[in-house]
Amino acid sequence: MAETGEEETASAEASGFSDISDSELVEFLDLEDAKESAVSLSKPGPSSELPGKDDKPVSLQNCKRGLDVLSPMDRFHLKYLYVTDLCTQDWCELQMVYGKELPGSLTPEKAAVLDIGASIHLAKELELHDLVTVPTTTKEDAWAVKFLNILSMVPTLQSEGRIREFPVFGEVEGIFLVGVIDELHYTSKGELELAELKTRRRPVLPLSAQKKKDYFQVSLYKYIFDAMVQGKVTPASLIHHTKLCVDKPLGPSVLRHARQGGVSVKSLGDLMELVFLSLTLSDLPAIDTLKLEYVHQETATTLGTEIVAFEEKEVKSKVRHFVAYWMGRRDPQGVDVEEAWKCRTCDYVDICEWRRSSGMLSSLREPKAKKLK
DNA sequence: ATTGCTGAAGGG
Repeated sequence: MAETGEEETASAEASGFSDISDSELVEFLDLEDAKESAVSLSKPGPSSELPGKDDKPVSLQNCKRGLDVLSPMDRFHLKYLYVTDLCTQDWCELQMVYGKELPGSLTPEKAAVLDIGASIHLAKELELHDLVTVPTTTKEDAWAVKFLNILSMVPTLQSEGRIREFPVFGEVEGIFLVGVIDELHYTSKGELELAELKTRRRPVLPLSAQKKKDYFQVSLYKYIFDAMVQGKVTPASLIHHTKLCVDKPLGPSVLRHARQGGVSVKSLGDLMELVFLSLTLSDLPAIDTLKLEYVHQETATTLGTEIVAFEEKEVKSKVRHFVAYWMGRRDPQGVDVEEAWKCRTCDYVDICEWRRSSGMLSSLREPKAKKLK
């Protein structure tokens, strides 16, 4: 039966980053001489003739000068981050940065593993509800669909006890985060549990570095979800961070979808108020338990289940450290020497500056530092 | 456009 489980199909490509490859290249080049301030054109050869653009040297120069002072948030034209941005940053900050600068550079092998994981998640979602495609053109439309999803999911959670792919958003330590909770359900004891499924290519439990990242992910979800149901994520804060235009008319397909869902709203502003009321007046509790489940992709065997303790102070200080990079208060860091094994599977190992400087050198000087148990 | 822009997560 067609219980509501909506999802918009935004025409995302048109507004993606694909059309600003020129400036991306400039930004990338600039990374290398970012610390020596006030160099105008330190790369005599290539920079004076970037891909077929000898027509705007002035903007290039402005760009390069500005980059020294622009924060990564500004450089990447971001107003908010995804929860998973901070999680990949937790794995290796520099790898995350390279990933932002050179999008779509995953090896096909990795992409395939991710695709399988995504399809398993999709299959589980479809067990709970159908998907409806709602075409959207503006970001206001896309957010409206997200809000309509919340409006239908909150009562579903309260009546049926289980929902999947619940959108969350809110400010943490000065940065606005957006994410999606894999699953929320009430346990037999009546506790609200967050369940995060992690599928794995090989039938073994993850190393602790991976687990740490997963703990961080679900902890962030709880932090944001709790803030939402406690009324700490206000429409004003949302508007401030996302720069959504609450008065911009919603697209026809979104309006039709809202009407079919029994929601009559004129504007995005109305919708946001409705969401705020739904979140705060539906008797939603804070999340009681955080559960991670590791499952083998091929055989669907459960490899292990972990209950994560929520450590608010640790989560916040970790976010604060990561946000310092995004706000431009510090340079990005690579992994510590003892985690250099991560570089073995990194797509950016050949261009990584970190390996040439600081951390990695000490491992070359001290190769005898083998593990003494 | 002398400018603006975002499905999030996907696994290691």
